[in-house]
Amino acid sequence: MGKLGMINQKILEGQASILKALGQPTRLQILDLLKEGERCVCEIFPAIHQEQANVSKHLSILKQAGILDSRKDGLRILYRIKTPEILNLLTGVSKLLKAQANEQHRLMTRL
Amino acid sequence: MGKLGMINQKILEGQASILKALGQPTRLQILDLLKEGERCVCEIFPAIHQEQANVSKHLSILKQAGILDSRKDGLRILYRIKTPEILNLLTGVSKLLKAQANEQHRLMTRL
DNA sequence: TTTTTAAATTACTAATTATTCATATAGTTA
DNA sequence: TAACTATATGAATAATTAGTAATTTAAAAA
Repeated sequence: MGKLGMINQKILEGQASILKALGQPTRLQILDLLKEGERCVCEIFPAIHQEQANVSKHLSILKQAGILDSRKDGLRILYRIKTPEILNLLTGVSKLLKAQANEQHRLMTRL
Repeated sequence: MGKLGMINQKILEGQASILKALGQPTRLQILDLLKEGERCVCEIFPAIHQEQANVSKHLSILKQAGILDSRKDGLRILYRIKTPEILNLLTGVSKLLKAQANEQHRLMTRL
């Protein structure tokens, strides 16, 4: 593979890793919570009814993908969404989903 | 779980399935090709150096997720990106990736 | 009808993933 | 110091995934 192909592949992998990190229901749930503002693990895991360990791991995946940031506050670690562009992405997906639902409805009602 | 929680979960799963379908390098490569216009499997698999069977499967995943559409043309089946909003999503991810790269560079050069 | 071509499907393997439970780390308070 | 609290990590498991090779389906051309 040529140098340009290599670079292109790296970009594809970078894009994929962001999308992959976002493409998991539990993580989307976490992001939904973090839309409201920063939260510690101790607040997140009861809110979404998941084990603490599981939430910790999902948070580290989101952080690794550059989607979240964290800061220490005493015993707790507060997580927040890194940039507003992340939220734009998610609203984009929401719109797409709505459009799909509308189309399905249109087909079923033979309009 | 209450009725509203159920509905919310369905939405999360729907969003996740779109993002998950997009979050795979080979599928992003396919979408990159389809940006140019509709293509048959026979054109796609040599262009991205993948087996025919593998490409067929990725196409069916993308179609299932509502990202692609297809039409029959003789022996061939032509695939295309269903809506322009899909491409907006991908450019959104690209921008995010660039922003991340810039930030990394900024940190490394201690600016 | 037989042969050829394009695409999908099946069976299989290796790798990755989400989840849970138990434990380790590190900061806080008594 | 000892006890407590919040988070992260490791080991184990079940489920899902991408990819390959071989086969099947379906349309077209000979």
